[in-house]
Amino acid sequence: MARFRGRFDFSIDQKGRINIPSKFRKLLSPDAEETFVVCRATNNCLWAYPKDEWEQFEDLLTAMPVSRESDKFQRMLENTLSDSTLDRQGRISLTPLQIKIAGITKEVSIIGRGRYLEIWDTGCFEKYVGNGEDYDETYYKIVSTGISLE
Amino acid sequence: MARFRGRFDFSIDQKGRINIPSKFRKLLSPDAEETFVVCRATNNCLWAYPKDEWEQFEDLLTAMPVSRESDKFQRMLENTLSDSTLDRQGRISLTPLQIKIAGITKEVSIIGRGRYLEIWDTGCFEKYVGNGEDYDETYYKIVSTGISLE
DNA sequence: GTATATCGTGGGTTGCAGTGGGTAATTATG
DNA sequence: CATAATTACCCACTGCAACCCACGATATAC
Repeated sequence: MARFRGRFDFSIDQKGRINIPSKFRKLLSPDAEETFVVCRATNNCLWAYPKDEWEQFEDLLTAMPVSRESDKFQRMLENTLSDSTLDRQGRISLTPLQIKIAGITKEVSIIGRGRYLEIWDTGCFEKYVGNGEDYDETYYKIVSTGISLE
Repeated sequence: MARFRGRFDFSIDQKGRINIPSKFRKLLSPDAEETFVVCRATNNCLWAYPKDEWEQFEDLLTAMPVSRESDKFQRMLENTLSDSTLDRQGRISLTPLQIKIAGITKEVSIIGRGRYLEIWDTGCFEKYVGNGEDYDETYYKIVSTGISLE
């Protein structure tokens, strides 16, 4: 299974294309068929799933108990969704709506989150994570919930 | 399982490469594929995990209940994360962000912490541990929590 | 004491990653 | 059906970083 790790910075071009880190491209399973499914995520960033991973997620959605909320959620999600195959240079293209949601202007950061990627406007991301001053505090808070990296 | 012990001092070069002690390299399991995952740790040092060890934590992180806080933490972590494979000389390379966080200038200390390594700027580390005047005091404080080396 | 292997450090070279733009194909529009 | 607009595909450039080699110092073996 692909394990996307780390942060990589790129720039978007006039055609709305962004580069996928070569390191990540090499991790793609053949089942993904060089295709990423992009959708809106929390905090106005975007998620990019390899197609095969996304399909597992879709099965979950289909199995969701139907309700007013689940319908609403699925429609909001589908609204922002697209699938994009890598071009010969290893880029995918974002839709204007996705670019607007993520507040992307020029600099883009791609963050590995294990099975999927997050796509952020670099400025927005740095504002979100801050200067890391509160890293220790955050870490010890998480540790107290039972997760430890040590 | 690898048990990294002891302190080793090296220097970083212009390309951001640091040597991994030969003693530690020999402890790597084949599953690690000569690769270390480096991330931010508390007190502005860096942790370096053999890849196979790190994947266990990844499983923990993936299994974490999703919340605003867990997302924030994981993003802060991934922001500083990289994986680096040993070059032919047994070095890994640090990212500019990692070098900045750890305050690394020239001298680097690598500390074995059992299953993982810590990477410090030597000056910062010596400032942190001090001259060891308070060793006894610290020891007896820890002993009082129920842990004793005796 | 000498020879040999290994370890840490520095630097050069080249393939490729990242970026930009052009052309053909496809879809939309009047 | 003709034309415009948009998308998809292809090619070209540039800089960097991964890879390789070399040296000196240290440790080890004989």
